Amino acid sequence: MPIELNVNVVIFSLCEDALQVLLAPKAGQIWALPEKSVAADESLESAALGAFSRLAHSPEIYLEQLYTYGDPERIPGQRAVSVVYFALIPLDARGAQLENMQWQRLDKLPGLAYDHAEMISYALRRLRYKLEYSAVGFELLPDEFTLSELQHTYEIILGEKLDKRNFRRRILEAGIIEATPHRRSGDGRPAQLYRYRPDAVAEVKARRLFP
Amino acid sequence: MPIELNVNVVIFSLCEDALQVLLAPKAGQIWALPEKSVAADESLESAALGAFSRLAHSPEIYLEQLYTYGDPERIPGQRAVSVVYFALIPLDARGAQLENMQWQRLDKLPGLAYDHAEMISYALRRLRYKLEYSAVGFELLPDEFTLSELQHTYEIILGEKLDKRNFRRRILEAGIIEATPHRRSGDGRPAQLYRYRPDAVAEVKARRLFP
DNA sequence: AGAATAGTGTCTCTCAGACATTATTTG
DNA sequence: CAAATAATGTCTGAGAGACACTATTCT
Repeated sequence: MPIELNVNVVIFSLCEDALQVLLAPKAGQIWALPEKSVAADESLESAALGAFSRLAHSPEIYLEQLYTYGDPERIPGQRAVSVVYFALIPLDARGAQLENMQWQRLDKLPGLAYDHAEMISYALRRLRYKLEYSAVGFELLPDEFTLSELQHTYEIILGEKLDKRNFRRRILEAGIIEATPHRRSGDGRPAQLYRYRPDAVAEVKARRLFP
Repeated sequence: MPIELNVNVVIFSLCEDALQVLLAPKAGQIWALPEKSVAADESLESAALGAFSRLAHSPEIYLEQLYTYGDPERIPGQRAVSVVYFALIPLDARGAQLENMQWQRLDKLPGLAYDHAEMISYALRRLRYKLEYSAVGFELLPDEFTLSELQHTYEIILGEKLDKRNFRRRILEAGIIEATPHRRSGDGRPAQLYRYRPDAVAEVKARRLFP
């Protein structure tokens, strides 16, 4: 029994007021994460990109290796090792998905194949964790966004309300975004649009347990 | 050309005043990380344990999956995917190593095969990082240790001097160690021995980038 | 007595977190 | 002018970081 090597990708996107994951139908009511077998001449990362888009690398896509699952019992009847990636794509960059994959809300997930539920919950933990010390949140937003939208993104991912004035003060002091010349009109007073400064320091020093 | 799957392990230990890594001789002056091919009925983790000790799982050993390297070009002439683990073992738990592996100081590494230097430097980054928000430092010390030894461990790994009073205050307030009834006599005044409290909260909340 | 290491307390300054009102636009 | 959303500043308390001397043991 040879060992089969493939990749899975947990792709997050933000729609309205919930996080969503891209899933492919499997059998019955069971869904699965996008998956691809790794070809002999292909890197793991490009296999991961190929798993959810034949359009391959949009350079926009945030992709990061998450974990490799390789328990002999994880899939009945075969020995498969899966390198799992997680990806973030902004709502406006969602193209036409191939096959019959669908976006599903994280809070209303259907039944999932094998250990895919575990993969998703680990990816979510990692996303939340990264949000606390890096600027990964911008990967889910369009190029220009208002401060309210940004705060909303954080609130959805973290699952808690944040204080508006503290949020604005800290993110502006951090210097990782800058105002654009544009404003967005909507229901009330128009909002200043900001963009991410890619040259900004992307990580903040974690608080040490010991000095 | 089939894809070969194996594991490598970056094993750290602390000797005297330097971090060391366990290496196996390869060819000429070239050394390599302990490696093992993954058997069809074996988990990745037990393969990793098997890579550096046929005595397999001492339950003591801290083992964590690090990253999976799978670039098609990383090893000339074959396609090998390596799942890399990193391990920490205390000085007093070093048994007799099999084969002709040797402990080498991190600051005086010999030439390394393939991408193994990259694996080690990534493992070190992760170790330093984890040290800042978790209690992983104890994995390199014997069961009982003095506060000076603990501080020394931190200083070696982080590569910087720490303030004695701040260190003691914070680690004691954190409640993750407790005094034992023993003291250690040495050159000057005997020191109180402490032990790690496994029931303690092992992680400290990271400082958020945003509130 | 001297050498060596263990052990201890205070102050300052920064920053996280709580909190309510005014400003601008549209219909 | 009413409804909707944007924008803004202050105070307090906790904790990080800097800093120097006393205590105990051994030879």
